[in-house]
Amino acid sequence: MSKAERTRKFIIEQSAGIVNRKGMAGTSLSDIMEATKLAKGGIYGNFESKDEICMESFLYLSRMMAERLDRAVADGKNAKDKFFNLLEAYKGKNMEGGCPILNFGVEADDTHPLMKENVRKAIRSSQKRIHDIVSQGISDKQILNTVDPKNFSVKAFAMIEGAILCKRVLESEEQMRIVMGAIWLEFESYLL
Amino acid sequence: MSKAERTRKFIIEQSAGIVNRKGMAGTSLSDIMEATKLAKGGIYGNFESKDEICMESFLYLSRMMAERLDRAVADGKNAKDKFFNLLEAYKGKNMEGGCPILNFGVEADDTHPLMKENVRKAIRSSQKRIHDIVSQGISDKQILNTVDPKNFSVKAFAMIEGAILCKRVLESEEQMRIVMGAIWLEFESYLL
DNA sequence: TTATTAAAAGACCGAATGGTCTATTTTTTG
DNA sequence: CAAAAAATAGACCATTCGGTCTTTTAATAA
Repeated sequence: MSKAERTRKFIIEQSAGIVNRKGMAGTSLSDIMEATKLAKGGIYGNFESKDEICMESFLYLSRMMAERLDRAVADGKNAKDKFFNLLEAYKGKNMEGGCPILNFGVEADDTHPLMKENVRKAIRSSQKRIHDIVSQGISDKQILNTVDPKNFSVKAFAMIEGAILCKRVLESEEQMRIVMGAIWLEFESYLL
Repeated sequence: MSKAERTRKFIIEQSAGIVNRKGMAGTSLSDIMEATKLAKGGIYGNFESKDEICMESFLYLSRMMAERLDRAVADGKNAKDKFFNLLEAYKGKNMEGGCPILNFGVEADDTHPLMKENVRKAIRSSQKRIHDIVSQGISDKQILNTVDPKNFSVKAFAMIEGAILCKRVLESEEQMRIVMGAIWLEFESYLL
């Protein structure tokens, strides 16, 4: 990995959390300079705009998130375990500033079509993760074949994102627990 | 209503949609000047900062939202009708830029404690609206007394907010319909 | 170790930012 | 309708913004 590649990676790592917390519009270049201890030249030698840093920050954060969730799922040996682990992973502290899908999605939806497209993909793959557990569970005769994986994955994802919003604004885990408990209860009723 | 009061109201009305779409950090004074066709003096004679305009914008938007939802609920004569109307009201086009709770909540959570407190109150009263329908329904023997109103209101609210996020980022009503359908189905199962 | 290349510093730029203040215009009041 | 008061325009301000460019420093290849 060349120096430039390493620096680029370093800048993204240092910036991602800031952009996730303060938003794209709310993050200034001086924030990034301060976080990286780099001067303008060091930044703009590796990125052509602040926007590119924001874009890469989201991709980085959503990749980190996806890796953690995928790992949690992979650790389960059947549908029940996989889904349980997934919910636990969502419940745990995930990233500085909360879920990037929520943060970037809300900011981008009216202002940034390209970012919006990235968030769209992230939503789709988050839902697919749930969908896959359920449909595989059906194939493996672990889950009732009357369950609609699409329906459930969309519903569960919406609940999780809503719960993250409440958790962050209310500064309490209570509602997160309630929501996760409800998802789990429903999932359990699907088990054979 | 004095001239100043009318102008203040006017500024809020013209700004609210913009702040809801572009965010607090993303909205500049020139955006507000353009929308109101007022000069700096006209703005700062009525508000002491951009921040105050943002604050009032949120209060205005959440009040509008609350009024619409409350009206929908009031139009129903029993728990079933009330809740049906509420879901329909959520489904309909609500405001330019989407749900202010979602938009302002996400931006404020890490950056703006005062705004966060306002959003917190808005979340609480949104959940209370659902809670009231259910607990009144139980009192009126329209809903099973085994239903936990707190639990359901938290869950339904999270689903709705999550669905709004998906609707806006995916630019499609499909998932909103799925989620709303699921909430309704669960609610129906509560009916006596 | 030296020559070459790549990366970073930071002075500099114009534009835009949020905000102030006085002059002027518009309302309101007597 | 005139005088007083209130509201608005817009010039002005310092600061910060994102971004460029040349100079200096550091990494790499010979």
